[in-house]
Formats: sequence, C-alpha cells, structure tokens
Amino acid sequence: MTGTMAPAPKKRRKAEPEERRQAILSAGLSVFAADGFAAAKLDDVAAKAGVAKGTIYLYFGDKEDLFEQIVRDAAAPVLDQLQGMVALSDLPTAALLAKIFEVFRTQILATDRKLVTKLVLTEGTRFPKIAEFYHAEVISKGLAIIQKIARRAAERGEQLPSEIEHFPHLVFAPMLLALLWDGLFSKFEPLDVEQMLSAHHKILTASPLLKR
Amino acid sequence: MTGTMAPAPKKRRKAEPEERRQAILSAGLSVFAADGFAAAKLDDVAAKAGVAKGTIYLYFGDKEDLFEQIVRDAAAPVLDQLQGMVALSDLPTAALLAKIFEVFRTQILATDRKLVTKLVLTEGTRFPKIAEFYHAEVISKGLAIIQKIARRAAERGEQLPSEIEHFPHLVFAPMLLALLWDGLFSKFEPLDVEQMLSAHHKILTASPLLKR
DNA sequence: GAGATATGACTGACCAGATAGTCATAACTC
DNA sequence: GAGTTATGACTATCTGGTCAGTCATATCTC
Repeated sequence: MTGTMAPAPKKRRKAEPEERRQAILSAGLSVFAADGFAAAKLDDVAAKAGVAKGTIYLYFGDKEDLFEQIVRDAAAPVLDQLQGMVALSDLPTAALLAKIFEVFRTQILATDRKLVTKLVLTEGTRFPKIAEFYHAEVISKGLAIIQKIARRAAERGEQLPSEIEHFPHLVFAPMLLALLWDGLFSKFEPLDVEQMLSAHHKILTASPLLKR
Repeated sequence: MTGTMAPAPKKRRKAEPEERRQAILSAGLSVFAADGFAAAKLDDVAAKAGVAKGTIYLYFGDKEDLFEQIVRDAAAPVLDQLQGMVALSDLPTAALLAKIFEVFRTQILATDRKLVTKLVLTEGTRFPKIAEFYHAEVISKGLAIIQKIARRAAERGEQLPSEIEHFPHLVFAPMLLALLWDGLFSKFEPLDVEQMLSAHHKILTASPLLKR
C-alpha cells in the first residue's frame, strides 16, 4: 500500500506472517473437509496449524471468513491448471482431451485440491458467495475451455460430438463423479478412475457425428 | 408388515403413529437438506413436523438415528423406480435410456427424492453406514441395471458404446451433475437438464462402436 | 554494544449463547 | 382411572469468539 520502498523482508517475530496464514489455511482445509463447516472446530484448526485459537482471529474475521479464504486461496492454483490446458491448444482434439483428464487425475484428484472442490460441492449451497465465486472463477472458465475445444474440433473436422459445444458439462460430469465416489463409495466398490476416463475419452472421440 | 388383517384404519390418539413418524421424517429431510446434519436443529424439525421435541425421541433414538432412517426410508421409493425401469426391458435400448432419463427428471430431480440423494452425497462421508447402505441399495443396483442394458444391447447389436458395460457410471454421471448443479450454480447459470440429457442420449446412442 | 524501554504478535482461560437430549407432568384413550 | 403417549422446561455440554496479559524482538539511550 504505502511503503513502496520496503525491499527487505527481514525475518519478523516468530514466523513469517504469510507462513502462519498458510498454515492456518491448510489446517482449516483439512479440518473443514473432514468434518464439514458446521462441525469443524476452530480449536482443531488451531491445534493442527500449531497456533493458539486467538491467532486465527488475527488473520481472519471469523469462521466463515476463514472458510471463504480457504476456497478463494485454493482457486488460484486450479485456475493455473486450467490456463495450462488452453496453452496446449494446438494439439489434436483427442490428445487435448486426454491431457485434461490426466491433469484432473494427477493435479486435482491426487492432491488436496480435490478437498476444495468437494467442500464447494458439499457446503456451497449454504454459502452462496462461495458458490458464485467458484462458479465464476473455476466452473465457467473450465466449461468455456471445453467449449472452445469443441468449436475448434468442429472447424478442423475432428471427432467430437457436436452436442459438447452446447453442453461441455458432459465432458466434466465423469470427473465430478470420480471426485464424489472417492471417499464415499470407493471403500465398498473401488473405481478405476483412469480406466473410466479412458472409456469416456473413447466414447467422446469415437463419435461419428462430425467425420472428417 | 405383520398386521395383515387390519382393514379399519380408525382414528387413533391424535394421529396415527405412523403418520407422526412420517411427519417427522419428512420435516427432518427438509431441515437436514437445508442446513446440513450438524447445523440442523431438532427444534426446527419438531416445529416443522408439528410435534414437541420430546416426541422425536419417542420415535427415534437420537439425531443420527433420525438421519439414518430418513435416508433408509426414502431409499425404498427410489428402488421402486429402479424396478420400474427393468420392467421396461423389452424396449429398444435407446428408448430404455430415454425412459431412465425421464424418470430421473420427473421422479427424482423434480421431487423431494433429490434431497435425499444430495444429503447422501454431502454428508455421506461422515456417515459410513449411510454411504454403505445407499451404495448397496441404490447405487450398485442402478449400475447393475445399466450394465444389464448394455449387455443386452451388445447381444442385440443395438447402438451403445461397449465401454458402458464396464463403466455404467458414465451413463449416470450427467444426472449427478444435474443434481448438484441445481441449487448450487443454477442461480448463476441455469442448466437445461432435459436438453443436456437429450444431448447425452444422442452421444451414447450414436456411437459407431457396435453397429447393427 | 549493553542495558533499558517499547512494541505488537501471540496466547489461552474465559464467557455467552446455543442445542442435544431428559424427564416430571399433562393430556388423552379406552 | 390405568395405562399410554405427548409436552416443553430444564440441564449439561460444547464451542465461537474475546481480551488481558506475556514475551520475543526491535528500537532507543548512553
């Protein structure tokens, strides 16, 4: 803001403030994801973050504010992933789709990012601000990317059902299912996500609707 | 169940016990769905059901027991729907799929049943018993039906990607998405479920993999 | 540069409000 | 009026949020 000339980030008191913030965010994510917003205890968050409960209130307004910042903070990396996808856009459509599925598996499903998405899905209804933010920053952008791919495939005459252009949701739906299946039903019936997405890929790219 | 000879449903005390039970279950469903398990207040459930809080404890052990019974109780009708689907199994595959999508839209998405499914999805992780029950009684049976349809289509040589036989999940995924979209993002970007499912149907039945 | 003083990030015991579950009493049925 | 069902005031507990006090570090004084 004001001190534009402050170049030396010399070590502060105990820990770098940003480090503490991150510690609290990260602890909050895992506690909220495990217990749900309402049942999550700030004492647990504090313990997991290695700070006193009062410290949380130095960085965040209240429990809900912490929740919002957890989601907002985690959305940036997801966006980077999405950006990365578009960057590959001169690949053939089929390869592009494969890449998207792979990024989903390795960068979301296999990491803490899946917790954020799950949180949005499970708690979003009660936090319209969060839902709106996530829709605007992640969902709609993701859908737009697929739509772009679909349009380009049509131009190039590559295989992809023309319906995808109007309902890019259909490309994402199985990823959503994979996300929810994990931890809910996977204990009783494991789901081979890689194979499922591969099957999905085949169905999408084998469509005869737009032959070259 | 037992009293097979009870024809006269003469008026009991204030209300038939089963009626009260149902009133509590129904009130519980809407309150749990609106607030989530942890934040749902039994006072609210009682008020909505038109009974005193203590009455709830005459019919249910505790809050968690009420939750479980809500889900179990609502699963039966869902099963009936599923059974109804199999009954139609001499229709052509494409018609069968269309019927399934229609049943989903009119009998689940448009009714309180959608609340149950949502509850399972959003709270299931914290209630393994519920998740297991729902998987065994609804999910796995639903998947089995699709699988059966897929196998039959293969035999008959009707259009349907062979991948569906191994991953019937892919047929359901868009319905799951529709369920979650509703109330989460629909406010910001409405989703025409009927059209989306119709597009999905087209993609599935237009596959060239198994031509007649 | 050593001791004195100031700062504010951090702590955690505490409090107020909320709510799951109980139970003595009331109402109702037969 | 005996037995059964319903009530809602009450209790015990739990947890979000507060704030007076602590102490590591920075700054000042000589």
